[in-house]
Amino acid sequence: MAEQPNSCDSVINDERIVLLGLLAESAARLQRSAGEAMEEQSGIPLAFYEVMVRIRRSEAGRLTMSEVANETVYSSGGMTRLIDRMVDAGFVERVDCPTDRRTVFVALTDAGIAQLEQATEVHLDQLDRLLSSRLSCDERTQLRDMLVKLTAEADALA
Amino acid sequence: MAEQPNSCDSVINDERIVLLGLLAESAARLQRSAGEAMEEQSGIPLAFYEVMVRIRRSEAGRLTMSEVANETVYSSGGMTRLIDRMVDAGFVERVDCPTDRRTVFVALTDAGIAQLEQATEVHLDQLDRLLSSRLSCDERTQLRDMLVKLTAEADALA
DNA sequence: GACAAATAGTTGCAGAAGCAACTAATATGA
DNA sequence: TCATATTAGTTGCTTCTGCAACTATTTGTC
Repeated sequence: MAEQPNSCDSVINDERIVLLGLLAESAARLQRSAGEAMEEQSGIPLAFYEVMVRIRRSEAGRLTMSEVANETVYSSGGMTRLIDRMVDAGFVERVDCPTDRRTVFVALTDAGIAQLEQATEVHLDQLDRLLSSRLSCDERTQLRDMLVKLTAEADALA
Repeated sequence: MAEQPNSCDSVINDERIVLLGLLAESAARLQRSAGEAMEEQSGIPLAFYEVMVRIRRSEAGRLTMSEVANETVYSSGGMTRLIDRMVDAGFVERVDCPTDRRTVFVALTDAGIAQLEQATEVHLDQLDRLLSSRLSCDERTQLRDMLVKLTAEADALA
């Protein structure tokens, strides 16, 4: 049983704690909204899309399992299964690495590329409503820069 | 099979898409780091902590199931089970609402309050390493303000 | 060269979360 | 007032995900 309900300067209202909660909340809400829209309009899960984007951005047009997992913050086991599903759906394929037989590359199929392009169009509209309508261009740049710093830190301490 | 590996001005490098990915990534990494530390040092999952914080911050020292679920971006079913576990662990208790027999309040137990306070201490140290070491006080304030705007938007469109 | 250590990925298993169907209670309104 | 719609929460089921154990390959060391 709780008494002394709350006090506004309590330690749980500490700026840092609020910030972490807010970061989690906004990421979750945004992903939920964007994910629902993508699923509806393009028929693919946002998780698929994020993987395809990372591969597409890569120099060689392919990434190793570890690389995709790391970039999208998945465990290796989780990524194995996610890629399984994407292979089943026909969006990506596994490609053996010729120089290291432990490594497996993941590359987009033609269908995957097409899907990615179609989904991106719709996605951008959605993001305009979710991001651009609330944050100015400058703010978005600032936000991005701060998140990059944060992520670098989390990376280093991981 | 992918060709034309990437091009730096491609649409998938659009500022908005990058931003969403970054938001997801930084939230995930931060929660992972902070969650591991909390589990290790305080023995409780970060999800428990987040729920306890919301209840503690509330005016009345208690929230309905819906309120907790909404604030932490859970489904109602998911929250039912999360609270089940927290009740089992002895941190919270369900309290019937006297005026509406459909609603169920969730309140902290004494053990929950103690746990929350202990965990908060350790948590703050961790957050200093994860947040404060990389972002200045001003930046953190800016970040918070932008996330608030974003969340308000996601809310409205949900 | 051979054995130990490290690395890449996959698999079994279990826990956590969402959806949809359900129960129960309250609000609406004809 | 009684039927209907809405709201709050829980439960069954399925999917997703992480952890730990495992296999296979490569690297390092003696």
